[in-house]
Amino acid sequence: MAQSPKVAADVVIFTIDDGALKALLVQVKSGPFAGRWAFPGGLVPVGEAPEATATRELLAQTGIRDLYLEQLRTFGDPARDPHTHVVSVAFFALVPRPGEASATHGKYARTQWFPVHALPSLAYDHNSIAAYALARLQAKLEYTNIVYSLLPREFTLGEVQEIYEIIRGHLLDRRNFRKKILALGLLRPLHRLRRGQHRPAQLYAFTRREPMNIEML
Amino acid sequence: MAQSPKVAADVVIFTIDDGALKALLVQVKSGPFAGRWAFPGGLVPVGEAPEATATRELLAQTGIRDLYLEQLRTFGDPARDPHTHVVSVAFFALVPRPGEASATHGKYARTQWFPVHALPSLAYDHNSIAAYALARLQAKLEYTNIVYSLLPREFTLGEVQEIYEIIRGHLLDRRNFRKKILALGLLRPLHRLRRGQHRPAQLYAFTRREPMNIEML
DNA sequence: CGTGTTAGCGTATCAATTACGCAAACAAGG
DNA sequence: CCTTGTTTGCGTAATTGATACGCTAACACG
Repeated sequence: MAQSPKVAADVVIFTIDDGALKALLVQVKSGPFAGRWAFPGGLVPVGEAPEATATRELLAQTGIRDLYLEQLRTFGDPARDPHTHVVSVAFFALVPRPGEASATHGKYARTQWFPVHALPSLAYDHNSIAAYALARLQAKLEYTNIVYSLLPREFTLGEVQEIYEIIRGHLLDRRNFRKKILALGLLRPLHRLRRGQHRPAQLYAFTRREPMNIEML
Repeated sequence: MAQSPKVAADVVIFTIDDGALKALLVQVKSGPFAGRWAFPGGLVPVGEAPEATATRELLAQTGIRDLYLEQLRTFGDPARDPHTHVVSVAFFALVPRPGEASATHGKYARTQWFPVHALPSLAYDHNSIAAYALARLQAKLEYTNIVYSLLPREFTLGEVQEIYEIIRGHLLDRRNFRKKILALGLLRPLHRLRRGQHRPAQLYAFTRREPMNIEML
């Protein structure tokens, strides 16, 4: 029986922070890529599904608990890890806020959120994985309701639109965006307003916080 | 160091045959699923990319060479194989014709094309994989040009439409379909006609036989 | 030379998207 | 106070795209 490669689970986790799309990286402590940044993850042990590994490692390395998680793609090029052949099942995750991603455990030194458009040179093939994940995020924003996983419980229409603008990379007409997002029937107006410097904005919440297909194109 | 699961590559390969969408299955020779049907595939050895394993096993087990191949998804539930934990990287493939898929090698007894809507009870979790692959095929038909990989070099508009009707599962208006597919600019009319029982049909060829995004919805 | 069937072309209607005008509600500053 | 700047909220006209469907042409077959 031929020997099999090892299996890893890595997570590309995005959030919106300070008007930019950011991804969480951890600094590798040891091995050929010591000191370089990489996505959090770890080896999949026998008896555990890769999804479970992803969730477990994310909690251990960053303290992040509740998130949207889906499989992204598997990267299996033998040369992606110079040490041994490791097949990585990559995941794609979203959280509403950066949160306290500062826990330091295991073989990782520290964690930090980086703007997606200014990522450093990453360990392994993680720059390729980052590009793939960004494309997936942009695509799914258009035909699913995943934006809910980037928003807190209560939010304004302006905040929803800002997320679309940041991820798509261009501005949208406010009035048309309002019509589209409301026509989907996914938002429920609350009886409260968000007060700021200017005219107060109606607060909304999602009627259903679970993945489903829509049409936002 | 914890032990890692084994890695396999399995291929869901579709074709259009006799007015139906069909998938290729091989009969398992040994193991707990001996006698059951499954998708062709095999274990990924160290040093080989899962894509390469998929291509190699497909050639060995079925003789199929030129095809459209893309990664589908990875199935890693520890219970999917009762013998040991095997993480399967599933692939999605398309060929224009059933071809001579009759070679018998290795641990598989024989191969056969089955209508997708009448698949038997498959080994492992391959029925789940089949459902996932079908959904992917239906989705990609609408927003990519993969239909080219199900067609021979020369074809009529009626043949293109038939593929869309079979995979989508309902009939389309011939005149509107013609307008849409021609408006994409992917087809080049040839200087030949296909002659049959009725009015001869213009033959077309694709200007580019490579994956790209379109809008057929 | 009529009949059945597929191929090919065009137009009218309906739905969806986009562009954009305008008023309301605040904070801040004079 | 009252003006200014900015964000919110509502509505409509113009444009584009999708859909429904009528009609003719070109064959094989009897």
